[in-house]
Formats: sequence, structure tokens, C-alpha cells
Amino acid sequence: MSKYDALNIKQIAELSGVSVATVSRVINQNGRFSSETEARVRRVIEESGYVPNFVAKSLRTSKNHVIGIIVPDILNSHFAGLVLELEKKLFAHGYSTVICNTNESIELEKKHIDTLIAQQVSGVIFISGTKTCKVTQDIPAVYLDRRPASYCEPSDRVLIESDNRTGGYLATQKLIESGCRNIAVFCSRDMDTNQQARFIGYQEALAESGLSCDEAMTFDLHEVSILQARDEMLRIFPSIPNLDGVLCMTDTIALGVITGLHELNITIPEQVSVTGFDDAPLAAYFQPPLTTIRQDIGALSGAAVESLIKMINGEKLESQHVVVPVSLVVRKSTRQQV
Amino acid sequence: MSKYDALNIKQIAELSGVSVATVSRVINQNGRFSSETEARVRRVIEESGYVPNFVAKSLRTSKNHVIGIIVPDILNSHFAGLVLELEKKLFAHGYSTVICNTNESIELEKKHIDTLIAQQVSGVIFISGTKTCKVTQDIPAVYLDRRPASYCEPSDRVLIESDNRTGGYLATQKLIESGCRNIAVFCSRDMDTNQQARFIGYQEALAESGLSCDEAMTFDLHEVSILQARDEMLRIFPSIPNLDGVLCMTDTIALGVITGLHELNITIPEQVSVTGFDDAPLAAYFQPPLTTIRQDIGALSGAAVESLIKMINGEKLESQHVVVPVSLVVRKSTRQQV
DNA sequence: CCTTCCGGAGTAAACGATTACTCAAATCGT
DNA sequence: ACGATTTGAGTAATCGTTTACTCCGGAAGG
Repeated sequence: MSKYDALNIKQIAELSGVSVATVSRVINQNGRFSSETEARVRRVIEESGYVPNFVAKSLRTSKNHVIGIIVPDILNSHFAGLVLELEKKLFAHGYSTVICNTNESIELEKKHIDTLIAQQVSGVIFISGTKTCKVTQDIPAVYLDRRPASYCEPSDRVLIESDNRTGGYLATQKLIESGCRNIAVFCSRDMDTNQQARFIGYQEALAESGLSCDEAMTFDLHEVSILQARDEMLRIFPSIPNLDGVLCMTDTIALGVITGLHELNITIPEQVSVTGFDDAPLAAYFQPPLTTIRQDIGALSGAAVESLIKMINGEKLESQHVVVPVSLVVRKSTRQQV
Repeated sequence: MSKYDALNIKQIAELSGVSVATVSRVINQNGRFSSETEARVRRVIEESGYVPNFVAKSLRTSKNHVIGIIVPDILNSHFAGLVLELEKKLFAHGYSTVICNTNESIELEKKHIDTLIAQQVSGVIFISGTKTCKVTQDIPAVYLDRRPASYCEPSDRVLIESDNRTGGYLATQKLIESGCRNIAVFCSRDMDTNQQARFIGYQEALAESGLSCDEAMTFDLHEVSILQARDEMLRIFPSIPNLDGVLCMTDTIALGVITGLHELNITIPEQVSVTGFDDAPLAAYFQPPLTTIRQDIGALSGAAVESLIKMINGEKLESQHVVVPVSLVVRKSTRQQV
């Protein structure tokens, strides 16, 4: 038997010569008790190494101090970074996290959500929520990083996202500055709202420079993977003789594009400039190091945690929709200004 | 009010016209009940969307079907891959997971473990356990991927690890085959048991080829990071004129080494061959693609989950110590056989 | 001195499941 | 046809907390 097994609040109460209610009050610092009583109880707890049973507490309060995080692909370093930050910040607030990897499967996502509900989680963070994520209105939840397709502005949940439009704008502007005039765009087939916003930024930058937006320069990837991006690059290259820039919707795509260009013996950035999006930890170590848009993981996760905890505590939120600024990180995959 | 809020087993019982005990029996498939009753109850559950409250179940049974995973750094893709697989397999067995990132801090690890105990987790998986990880003997736990320093073979917990010695041997052998005669080793300062084993494999391979093991060729990194490895490479290169191979203890280190060599204008593999360890997802996309040792994530995670679940169910384990084979993945960072 | 109030602490009813006991009815063996 | 056994299903205790009530005694106020 471990020291943890047997000890419960009742035994602490007996040992300190008070009732369970008093012990509970001392532990949770609510209700009234004299300071002598408090000292006595604290000493007993200390000496016995008593740890309150969270499960019982959760049952009683219907709050388990666990936050569920729904994430499509924890292997993607952008998501992994986000999750790590969320976990750190939530833990500091006394919350544990359950990370649910959905592998982009709606099926699995539903199962996970059922499990989370059964566990009575205190709240849920949806990272890049799928189109169908639905959780009962009464459990606190925020959307992070991607706007659900069904999202409607005024009354829906809290939404926290990067300023994707500006990101797309900045990256495109950089390419144009680098002298690019024929820019291809690599995105995923079913562009999520993030990519759509980035695309708008791209169009704006083109328009501003008096360049036209040629639909034939947009290429859809069936899925976002290095290999797919590389294959697509190899496939399309012959048909676009004057290609001089590629705007990639993610760093992963950029890595695939770079790999493909290497195989084609195209030099970067002399012949073709490439930009990514996310600023993955490895982006600085690509060959060449990648010019990309950095998302502010700290701010994104901070806003998400803050909003969620306010919701859990029933406090009012000052804003339903947080847009976090992004920044351009210039490395060597784009030419110096010409 | 959500449909989930109000529903409890009692209401299901009323709706189906039976007692709570019967509903519970149907749900858990134990005890007796007629097939008509079962059908009726199932239909009510189906229609109402009832999800049993795990918290109450946990309280009653003292098993919460949650597994804690203690991991030092989820951003490391080797660990991330392991965690992902574990999560997937555990979920298939009906377990949720709580992922605890310790950031290599013993402090934080202790806090996490206390939380896990308070949550009454059914079991714990220590990935690359630190030197001090201690959890009460009576909660099922396995060590995965790294042997704790305090580990003692016969009576301690289950340990699952890769065949690191063979890995080190194979990588070194490959370097020797590629014509390398002056091989540097890059490892972390406080070599964990994995790296120690890899190092032994390295020595064996050297000995077998009649090469001597020069202590001056071993370089310690203060921490395992791309940048540290790159810096170290730049620092040491001038002092080793005839360097022709680098055995890196992880892929992360290899990427740093490659980056450093690029900056020194050394060609890989013509002038220097490099090997890694892990076969990270991106290893194939390094420039050049990295020759490395692949760890069998599927087998590692499978063995861990299987053992843990057997322990939880009180079944006997056939082996306390599982060693998973590794394999050499040849890419372009080593020369073709000469 | 009597009423009112309040600080301190205890009693017991939840929370939502599981499961040991019961018990009635149905089935069986002889 | 009658006792024995099996089957199906209900009753209620229990897991470890929290918290709405209750109660007592002393301080304050008139």
C-alpha cells in the first residue's frame, strides 16, 4: 500500500480533531476557520503527505481542472509549438491538459470530444478546428489558429488567430522586392480560412505593385506534406518557363518546394525565390535558410489561455476575436532587395 | 443546457423503465440481463446521446483510464513521434493520455507526477526518464526509450529501449565502409545510457576494423541543439585537419553538424561523411539527405502499451526488458562503398 | 440584561457511477 | 409436483469531496 492509497479527507479530519468540512475549508481557503485550527490541519496534511483526490473533487464540482486540446497533427512543429506553450501556461494556472490528436479525422475528433465530455473537462481549445467540430455550448471553449468554416462573427465562441492577411501581404511584397514578377502560390486543396486570408494578402500585394493575379499560378496540394509539394514542383516547373518566385502557404510546403528545386538544379534565390509561413524551428536550417512569416506563438497561446480561463471563471471577456500580429523573417531564400 | 449536462445513469434508467444497476450492467457488459432489456436500454442510450460520466466511474473504481506520459521535450520530433504513437494505441484501448512535458526539469517532473497521482491515473509511461523520477511502486509504470540511471535489472520496472549498441555499431561501420578513417563523435555532455550504448557500438566497430579509438575525437555538447552542434563543429574543425567522418548521436546534432560544414564550405559526403540517429521525419530532406539509424517507433510504443496494460490488468509479463531492433537507413550524407 | 449577530465548526446531502446483496420468477431434475 | 437452481433485475452502500444548513457561544448594541 502506498502512502497515497489510504489517506482521505476523513482521516485528516480525525487526525486533526476536526470535521471533514473544516479540513476542506482550510484546503480550499473558503468558509471560516480560526488560525489555530488552520495551523493544526496544515501540519497534519504536511506530515501525512496527504494529496486531495482530484477525482472526487471533480465529481462534486463538475470541474476537473483539465483542459482538452484538440489538434490535427502534433507532429507538425507549428502545432507542437503551440501545444507546448499552451500546456506550459495552463499548468502554471493549475490546469492539466489532455492532448487529442485527431489526425485530421472528423471521426476521431468526435470520439475525442465525447471522451473529454465524459471526463468533465473544464474547457477545450480547438487548434485548427475542423469544419464539423461541435461541442455543447455550455462547456468553455476557444478556437485557436484557424477559423471554423461555420464560424459566425458576433455570437460564436472566442477566436484567436494570426493576422494571416498581413502575413500573405508581407511575404508577397518581399518576393516582389526581390525582383520576382512571376510568382506561383502553393496551397492545400481545400484552403482553410487561414490560407484564404493569406491569399487575399497576396492579391493585395500584387495589385499594389500593379501586377496581375494569374489563376494559373495557383497550385493545390492534395495534402500538405513535403513530398506532395516536391512532386508538384517537379510536375509544374516545365510548364512555367519564367517562374521566379514561390509563395508557400506553410514552411512544410516550402521545404518540399526547395527540395524539388534542388532536384531540378535550380538555384535559390538566384533563379527562384521562395517564402514560407510559420517560421518553424527548422526553417533557419533549410538550405538556403528560409524567408518566412513568423507567427507569434507566445501571443497566440497567451490569448487563448487567458480567454479560456476567464470563461471558466465566468468573467467577461473584452474581446471575442483576437488577431495576433505576424512578422516577416528575412533569410536567404529570397534575394536581397534589387 | 446541453443534452449532456443533465443526463445521468438514473435518467437513462427511468427512460428505459429499469433500475440504474441494470443500465450499468448493460453498459459494462457484466452481470445478467435479458436481451430485450439490453436492446431497450441501448436504444435509449443511443437516442439520448448519453455518455457515462468517467469521473464518477473513476471515483468508484479508482481507475480513471488515463495514462500519464512524462516526456522531456515534445518539440523533439523523436519524442513527438513516440508520443503520437502511444496516444493512438492507448486510445484504441480505451485510455486517454495526459502528456506532461518536463522540459528536462526535475522540479517540473515532480509536480507533474503529483498531479497525476491526484488524478488517480491508471498508469504512467516515462519517456527518457530523468535520474530522479520516482513514483510509488503501486502505480503501474514503464520506462521507455532511456534507462534511468538508477535502474537495476532484475526487480525494477519494465524497460523498453532500442538496440542502441547495434545502432552505434552500424552507423560507425557505414562510415568506415565509406572510407572514413578519422571519425569524430558528437554527443551530449552528460551522455545518457542510450548514448553510452551507441558509443560502445562505435568502439566495437572501430576495433573490428583495426582502428583505434582516440578520446580526443569525442566532443561533448552542453545541450543537444542544432545551434550548439553547429558552433562546436565550427570550433573544432580547424584543429582536426584530417577529419573525414562525424558520428552524431542524434539527427538534431547531425543537422547542426551539416550546417556547420556548409558554412565551412566542406562538401558532404565527398570530404566529410555524416551519420545521425533516430531517422527524424525531416532527415530525408536535409541537404544532403541524412544517413541515419532508424528507431522502430511502432515497436517501441507497441511494447510499452502492451506491457503497461498488462500491468494494469494484473497480468504477468513475459519480459521485463524489451530491446527493439534498429536499422540503418542509407542516404547521401555518406559516400557509396569505396 | 436581553436581543441580535456573527465567527467557528459540525452534520449530512449531494455528485454519478459500481456492485454486493436480495429476491421473485422461471426453469430444471427426479 | 415439489424442492433446487438459475436468471433477471432492484435496493442501497460506497468512493472522497464540497457545501448548504444548522448550531453554539460570545460579543455588541440598546
